[in-house]
Amino acid sequence: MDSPTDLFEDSAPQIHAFAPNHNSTDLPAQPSAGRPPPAFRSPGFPLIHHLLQPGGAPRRIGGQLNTNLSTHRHQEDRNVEEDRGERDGEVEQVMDGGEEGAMEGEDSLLGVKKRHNDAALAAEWSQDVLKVKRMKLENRPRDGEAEEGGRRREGGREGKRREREELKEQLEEARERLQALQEKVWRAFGEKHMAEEEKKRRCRNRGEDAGMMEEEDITEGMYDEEDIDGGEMEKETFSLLSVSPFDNFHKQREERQKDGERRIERGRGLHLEDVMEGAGLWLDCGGLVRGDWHGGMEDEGEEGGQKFAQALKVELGSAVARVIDRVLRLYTEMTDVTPSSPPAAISFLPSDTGNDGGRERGVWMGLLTRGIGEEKMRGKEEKAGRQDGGREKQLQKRSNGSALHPGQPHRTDPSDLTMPLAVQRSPDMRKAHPLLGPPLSTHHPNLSLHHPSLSRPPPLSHPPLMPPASQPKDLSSSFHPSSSSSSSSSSSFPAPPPPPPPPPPPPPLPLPLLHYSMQQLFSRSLHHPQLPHLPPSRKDYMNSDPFLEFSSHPSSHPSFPPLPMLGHLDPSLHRHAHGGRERGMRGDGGLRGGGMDGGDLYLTAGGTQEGLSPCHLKKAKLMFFYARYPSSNTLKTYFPDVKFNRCVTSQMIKWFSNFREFFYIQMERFARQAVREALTRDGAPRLSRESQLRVGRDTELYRILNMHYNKSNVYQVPERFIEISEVALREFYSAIWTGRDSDPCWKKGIYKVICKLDSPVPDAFRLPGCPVG
DNA sequence: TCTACGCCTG
DNA sequence: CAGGCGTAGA
Repeated sequence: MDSPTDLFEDSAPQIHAFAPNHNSTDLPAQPSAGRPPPAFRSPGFPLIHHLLQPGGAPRRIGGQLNTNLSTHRHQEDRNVEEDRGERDGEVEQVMDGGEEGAMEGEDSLLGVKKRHNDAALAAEWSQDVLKVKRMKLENRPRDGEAEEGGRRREGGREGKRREREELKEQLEEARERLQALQEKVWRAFGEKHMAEEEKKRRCRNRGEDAGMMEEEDITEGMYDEEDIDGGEMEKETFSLLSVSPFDNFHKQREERQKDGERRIERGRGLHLEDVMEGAGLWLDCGGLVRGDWHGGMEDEGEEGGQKFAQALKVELGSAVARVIDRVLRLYTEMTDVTPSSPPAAISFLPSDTGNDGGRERGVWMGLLTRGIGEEKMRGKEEKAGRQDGGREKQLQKRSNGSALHPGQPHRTDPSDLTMPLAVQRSPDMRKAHPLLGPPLSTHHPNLSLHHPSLSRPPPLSHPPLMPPASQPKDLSSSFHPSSSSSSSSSSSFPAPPPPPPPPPPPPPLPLPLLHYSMQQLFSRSLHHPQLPHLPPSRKDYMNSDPFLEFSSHPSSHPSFPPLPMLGHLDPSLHRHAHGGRERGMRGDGGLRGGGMDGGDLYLTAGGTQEGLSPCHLKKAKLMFFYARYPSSNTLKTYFPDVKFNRCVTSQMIKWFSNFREFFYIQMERFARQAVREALTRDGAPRLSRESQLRVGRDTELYRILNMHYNKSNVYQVPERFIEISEVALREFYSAIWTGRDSDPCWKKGIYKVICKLDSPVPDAFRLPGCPVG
């Protein structure tokens, strides 16, 4: 049982500001800042685009299979056997990946061809590297000689020499710019590539060369784009990065081979010098690449590779995050959703729970959900009505002759309550009060039945429910007159003079807007099957980096950024890079389900997709913020990756039942505590009581709820849910205060009220996967 | 009969 | 969180 201590000892919400300390100068786009970059020329864009390319880049081997598989997965009516067959294929691929020879024989033609290309390219690249190194050794002396010779022989070829020096200067300049750029690209691409190509690490002779070759190829493209091949290469680069990097890779490779040698000398030579012998970054990167792809086969750089992997994640994450953040900001500014955009994300601070801030968020939420929403709301209300009807009958039936007296409109005046409340309750009925009989209208959950002069004895005999340590402080912060749900509340509880806002507890997540977009992407990425060619170890990298995750999206996401989609996203869907948490979340997922796609690993022996993952549970809990009473159809809608059968449906229904149970238990507990305190406080009970009847983000009740339904604290609790919690709290309070809780069915009315307050679940939840991670 | 709910229990 | 149980509605 949840002892109060347990509940309150929860550690503070884990807040991980995601790579906040990077300034924009780190952005890959920076080198081109200042000039209006062509859309696809911005170095930053290709990077991001590349990373975000859904179908992308990542997979050459088995990519097509993944794509098809993923596409299938989105089909709800997908045949299970088909599913199994494809997954079996994946498994086989993974298994075979460990044995090069076997893999060669069993891979698809495409895969073989690609592998061959890889091998050939790898060899070629190795030759290139050697050549470049030789060039470097040779060129430096030659350059020096040339300069000296130039001074000595001032006539002769002076014009050519000057021209050559000019070119050289230009190249140097370009090289400097590109070096920074390449670092970014390499980081991003290398990391992604490392992840995507991890299968290659089993192909020991090829992995390193192929991987580095690809990266080099990218950088070469960028170099060419800048300085060498101009428009032609620009197109190629664009194609490479934006359409499907790896689809174009081999083609590009072939094309480039035509004038390869010259370009290698001019292009690669320059940057490879830096890459290979300049900054340690590249050495580390090489170590990382080798260490990763070769599974630590090579000693050198492995340790550095580990470190580099970490640094890489941070750097890559931050870089991508910043870029996307900026894009999102642009987008949100354009769409006039500013209240919710980054500022809103920042405004998640509890101090924002002040009137305007809270309302703004509420409005924003409303805006976001309204589109989807109103019809669903109607439907939901209809359903709620249905349920209510049933429950109402049940309620009436069971509460017949109970303390519920609907016939007596009862608006208890505090003064009226004073005396009756002082009367002792009937002994057998805990707090039944003869004069408090009629229940308050459920639409007026808040009674003004508390009077400072009230001296009613403690209504309850059960042990105190007060939270041990951090009992809700006297946060008489103003109660927000809320829209629909709590309007009645506000009327009954005149807002006390706004006191100094209490010290804001740690913000749920002062994260950039980016993160919830990332969440979406991540969640979508979770939907696609576990990449067959990726060994489990990959998850260690992927788990904490959604960008990496979605960078490997199959083509099921035809475009990125899915900006049009963002309008449907819950602004509160923000996620912070919480390393390892994903692992926990998907964790059992890692063993059973690999995350949200229950279809991945939640397979029975027969290969059918069954069962609910911890991530589904998490998602369900977040859904509870919106829908306390979701219908099974609703659940099916919002869990498209779950194959519903009776068992699964019942389980999920049961989940929500448990959620409600917890919710109501907490409401009752705090309501009783408030009642108790209202009775025991002589001084200014009204203020304290009212303050306890709110569920601000700075209250203990909120913290408990958040901890239960949003344990990782990566989701911004909707304002609406807070309002509903307040409604419930006040309902409980009034029921307890009025003694209605003596009736065995006294909660039914409260359930009815809460049941009607379900909101549409944001469309973000329609995506497979957990919006939080 | 099926489904869903709530309560209780472990 | 799940199982068992009783209840209620369709």
